[in-house]
Amino acid sequence: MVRVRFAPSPTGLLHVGGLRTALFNWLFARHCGGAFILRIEDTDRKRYDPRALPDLLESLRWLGLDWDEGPEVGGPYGPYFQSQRLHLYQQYARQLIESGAAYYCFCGPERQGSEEPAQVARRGAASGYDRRCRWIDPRLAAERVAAGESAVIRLKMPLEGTTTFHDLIRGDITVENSTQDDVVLLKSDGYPTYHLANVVDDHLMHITHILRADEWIASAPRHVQLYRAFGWQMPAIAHLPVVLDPSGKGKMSKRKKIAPDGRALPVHVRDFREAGYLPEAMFNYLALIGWRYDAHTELMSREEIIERFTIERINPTAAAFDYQKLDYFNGVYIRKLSVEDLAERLMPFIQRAGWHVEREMLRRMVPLIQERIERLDQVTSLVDFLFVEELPDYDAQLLVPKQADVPATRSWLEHAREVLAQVEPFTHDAIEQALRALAAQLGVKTGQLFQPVRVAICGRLVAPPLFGTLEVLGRERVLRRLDRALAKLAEVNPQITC
RNA sequence: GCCCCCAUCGUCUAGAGGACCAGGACAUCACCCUUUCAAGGUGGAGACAGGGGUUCGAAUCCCCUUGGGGGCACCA
Repeated sequence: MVRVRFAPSPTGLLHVGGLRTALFNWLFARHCGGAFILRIEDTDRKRYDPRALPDLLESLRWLGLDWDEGPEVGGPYGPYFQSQRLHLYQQYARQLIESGAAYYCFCGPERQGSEEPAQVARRGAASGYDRRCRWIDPRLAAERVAAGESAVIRLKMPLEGTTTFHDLIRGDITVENSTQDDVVLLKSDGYPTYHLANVVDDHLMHITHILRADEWIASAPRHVQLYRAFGWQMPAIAHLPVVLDPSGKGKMSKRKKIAPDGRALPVHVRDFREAGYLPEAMFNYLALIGWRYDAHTELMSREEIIERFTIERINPTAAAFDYQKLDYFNGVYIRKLSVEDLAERLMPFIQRAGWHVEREMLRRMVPLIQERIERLDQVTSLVDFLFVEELPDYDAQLLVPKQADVPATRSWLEHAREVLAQVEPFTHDAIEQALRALAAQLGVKTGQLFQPVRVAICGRLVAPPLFGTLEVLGRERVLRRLDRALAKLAEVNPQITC
């Protein structure tokens, strides 16, 4: 049975890169009918962020990634928090000491941390540590530890030869052992490093496949050596391509980016939700970063993606995160929603804008905007005029169509007011019929007539479709706004035209 | 600096030696539809990083160069 895990560190809010890793693991598990395990790698006490765990669980649930074992659901191989498994790591680290695969190191952090990266670079070593404690007699080292001296445990990497592992996506990867250093497995505070903890837990939790981010390739040889030292079989492993910044330059950073239109681009999962991205759109788009079903199919349901997802079709190239394409996907999914459903999802955004809206009003408004928004948060700027009693001030010249003048416009608006005061019922179809008839009667093109009405109603040139808008707004407010437009026109110098 | 990974339109990609004067999607441009804006429809422009091999034949295999990315913590 396939068993995979997503093992984030609770050091901050979950971002898209992490979510994509989680998604691929989840997809693989669901495709194979295997288990998806969530494990919390909280072994860094300094970087621990209490907001992280709730945010993580909420983010995964938002996308619909359920876990079979892990926090809140338990499982046969728990606990699923590494901070609750310290005794295990300590026990296994000691085992490595005894077998001679690891050693105590007494060099304090100041000794290894003192070297500047530039110095390390010049020296050409893998790290600042020179292995001095590797050669201490083990019995002597054990005595020092027993005497209470502070120490870490380091892995003895082979000094010669090569280490090779098979990556499911990239094939065999080989490194010279001489380029590797002796990593710390157990810190002096008794906590394990990632290297030890992930190997011990993956083994104890019977993980069969490791799907993790690209940036782990460099430390994979250590993990190979660790499995070897323990005499355990290593799970199959695949390194997923990293998610790059939209520019394609560098990893997707956790710092917010600014779009050309000035809005902050989301990076954390919760920000995507707040910006009005649908989880189903996100799911679909994220699946396509580094994975593809075939040459033509991009829009797929969750079920289709699960059915089609295979590791063979993951490609190794890093991919830039394309917000424009995500927006397109989101627009597609918004248009697929039922009116009821979209209204429901829009409600929080309306409320956030501080507007009071009846559910019924919202429902009637939805068809006006459904194919005009790509993100839920755009609703507010599209239909703001529906939620205010009085329109903010606007330029009276907008009322006057090109190739028309103020007197003509006034006359059209007066006629339109008359028609709209009488049309019965005040509904889309009746309004359309009446206004079209009026245009014909006046001998003007429909566009010529509709523009002043639209501006009078919405305060701007670009707006949702007119007849529906009039209906939703209601006769009373429509007539009031027409009166105001006529008043504005009366103040305009008739000589000036657009 | 050292090690590793990667390399097809601006972006995401299809392509596992001949079916490719390279296909799709987003973005972009034009036109159509049309009450504005959208949505939708049609069409256009747009790529195999460079150089060597291998082969009858290379986007596809090998090597080098270049470019990009990742790593080099008692962080994950």
